[in-house]
Amino acid sequence: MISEEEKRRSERRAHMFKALAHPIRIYFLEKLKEKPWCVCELAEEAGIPKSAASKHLSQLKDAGLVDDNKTGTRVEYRLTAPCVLELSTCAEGVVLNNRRKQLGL
Amino acid sequence: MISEEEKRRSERRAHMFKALAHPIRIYFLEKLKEKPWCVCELAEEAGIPKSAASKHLSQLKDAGLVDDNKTGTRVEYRLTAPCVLELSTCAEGVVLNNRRKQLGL
DNA sequence: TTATTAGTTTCTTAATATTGAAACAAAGAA
DNA sequence: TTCTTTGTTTCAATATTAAGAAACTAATAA
Repeated sequence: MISEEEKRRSERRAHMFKALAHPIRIYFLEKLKEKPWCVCELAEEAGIPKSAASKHLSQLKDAGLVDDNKTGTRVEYRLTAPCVLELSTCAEGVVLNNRRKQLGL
Repeated sequence: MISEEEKRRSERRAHMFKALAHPIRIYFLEKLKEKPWCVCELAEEAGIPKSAASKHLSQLKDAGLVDDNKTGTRVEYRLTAPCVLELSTCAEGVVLNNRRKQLGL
């Protein structure tokens, strides 16, 4: 039977992955690999209202994947977790393998 | 502006992370690191009905993270993506760093 | 002061995911 | 065949997420 400690551990990790479970948020992280961007630039690039962009970014921040830096009215977001790059690469590998398999090896 | 190709790429990756975005599924993957387990064993361990366990496992399979092997009435699931171990380790690192920061440095 | 620009938060609606129970299918065992 | 075990699927109810619009805050420019 699962222990309370294991339960909490799984919840913590799932919470981080939840932050990665949206195409817009993945796209933002990819952009942030290049350099820091502000909310309005990311919103513009993704073609979504800035309110939505702000909410996605705050989810990423809450998960510890990005951090923000305010200068005047402008808020710049930057990548904090270096392993996110590996995560994404691993993800692509899994996805490709899976497609290959589903298309009948 | 985001291209159609980038859009599809983000969607593919997000789909994989969505499979990781649930505590039960994280727990299942952790268990499967040890050795293959069948649906009823995992359901029992997690304390959930087998119908729910089956659905979670099929999501993991759909994402290419696990594979199944039927012998008689028993269906054994096993881990397919080796990098999942790294994913999980990275996740824990991010989570810990984040907690430390949120608790005031 | 009065705009303007950049972000965040709130509100309501719409879309997705998760749940347990029950129905169903398939493989053995009695 | 009939019972039992193991899994999957369907269904209806709930819960969670995401969406855009609008209100609001804060900093700066005119």
